[in-house]
Amino acid sequence: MDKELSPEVKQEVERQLAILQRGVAEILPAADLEKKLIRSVTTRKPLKVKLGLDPSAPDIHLGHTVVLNKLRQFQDLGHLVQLVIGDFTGRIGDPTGKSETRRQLTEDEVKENAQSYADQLFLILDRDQTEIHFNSKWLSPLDFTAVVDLAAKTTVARMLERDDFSKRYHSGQAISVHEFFYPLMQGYDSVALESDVELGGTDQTFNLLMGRQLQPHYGQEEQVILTMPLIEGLDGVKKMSKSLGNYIGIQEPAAEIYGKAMSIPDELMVKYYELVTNFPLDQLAAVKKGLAESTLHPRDAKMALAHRITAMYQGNAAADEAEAGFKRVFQERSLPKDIPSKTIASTDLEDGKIWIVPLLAKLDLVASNGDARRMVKQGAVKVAEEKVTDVDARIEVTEGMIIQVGKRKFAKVMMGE
RNA sequence: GGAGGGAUAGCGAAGUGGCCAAACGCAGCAGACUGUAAAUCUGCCGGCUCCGCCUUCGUAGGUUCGAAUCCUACUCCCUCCA
Repeated sequence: MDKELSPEVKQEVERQLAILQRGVAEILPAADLEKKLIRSVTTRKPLKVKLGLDPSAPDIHLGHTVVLNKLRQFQDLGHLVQLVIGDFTGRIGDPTGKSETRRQLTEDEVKENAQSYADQLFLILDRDQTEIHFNSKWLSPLDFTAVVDLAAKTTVARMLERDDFSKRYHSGQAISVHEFFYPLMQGYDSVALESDVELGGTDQTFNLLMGRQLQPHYGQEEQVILTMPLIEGLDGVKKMSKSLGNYIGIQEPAAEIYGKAMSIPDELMVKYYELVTNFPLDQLAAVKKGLAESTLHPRDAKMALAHRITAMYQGNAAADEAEAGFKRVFQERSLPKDIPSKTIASTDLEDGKIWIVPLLAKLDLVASNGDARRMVKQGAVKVAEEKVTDVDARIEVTEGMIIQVGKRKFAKVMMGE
């Protein structure tokens, strides 16, 4: 660091750097971030920190929060966040999705999705330090001349550096020309907004760098790239994503968030602590040590993690309740507090009895009658705390009777007409 | 414009006339165990009125006692050459 700097500035920059470096995968290049921070601190001008969002999938899950938490840290340090809704990009189609022709979103849909995004994002971000932009604003007006001009700023060889492209190229798979435009468009967003920093997952590195490459051509200083690790989903292997169904949505019920968090593999706990919570780093070191030396029970560490995550999005009280429910069901093996009620029509009964197989189906506890048979055969079914293993069993149902399939599915029977 | 390859259950991938409701892997579900919905092990994993029957192997026809497997047309995808 420059020695002409006042100790105050120096100290402040160091403080900010320490916070911003937490959990990041890469800062490209690290020296530039420091340089920008020094300038920001001395001139008291916030950095403009950009994040691009896909307008078609407005359900935020923990995977997204890795990046969002980092943005929040920038805000806490006084910086400005620029969210870019990729409505233009979304209108053209999908870059890698081959067969799935993505339907064009209408203007209204884009607006609606953006609103839904905002509602969720501001659970994490500070509204007052956030700008929302739509990239169609500057991408739509570009004419072909401008596009060619933009395309001339990079080369095919450079494009083929992208892992995805080079793999497909060498294995003889198709790459459509327009796919080259996605990184360019994203890069141009940075030009349009004069971004100082752009965030993204490590899988976005190439696209992020494109902005850095383009900015000097438009007389701007290059943005700094900050990539965050991708977080594995519940299976512990693949990255968390909605389409893989291995995600924890931040708007899910507390019990779901808590339970799902409890189902992550042990090995992932520390990473989750680091990336999806604001757990203090020095305390995290203690947790790590405790786990390594077996002085801390992994289950307890995970429960604390699950509680923390739940509390972040559903509040402390809800987290307490979720935890209590979890203990009740899984540690004490007793019934949960809230069991969904389902109605059984009296016309389905014969002498007050009903065959177990359709009963389970009617209660939505199984996918099909075949599934019901399987569950019964496997000893997964309990009626009023009694295990039922006879597929032909006739059950005498009574109002308020509890039926259970497996460990997690319950229903309370209500009698209807 | 020409040549070739391919479309199989949620996904990936075998099968190329009967032993195919279709191997195997992943995902999913259940049981046991435990430290939790971790890990591990075991089982299940198209539908039904389930020792039997029905509908599935891109779509529509056809050959055959019998087809995911052979033929015809169509649709879609991919590669190579120009």
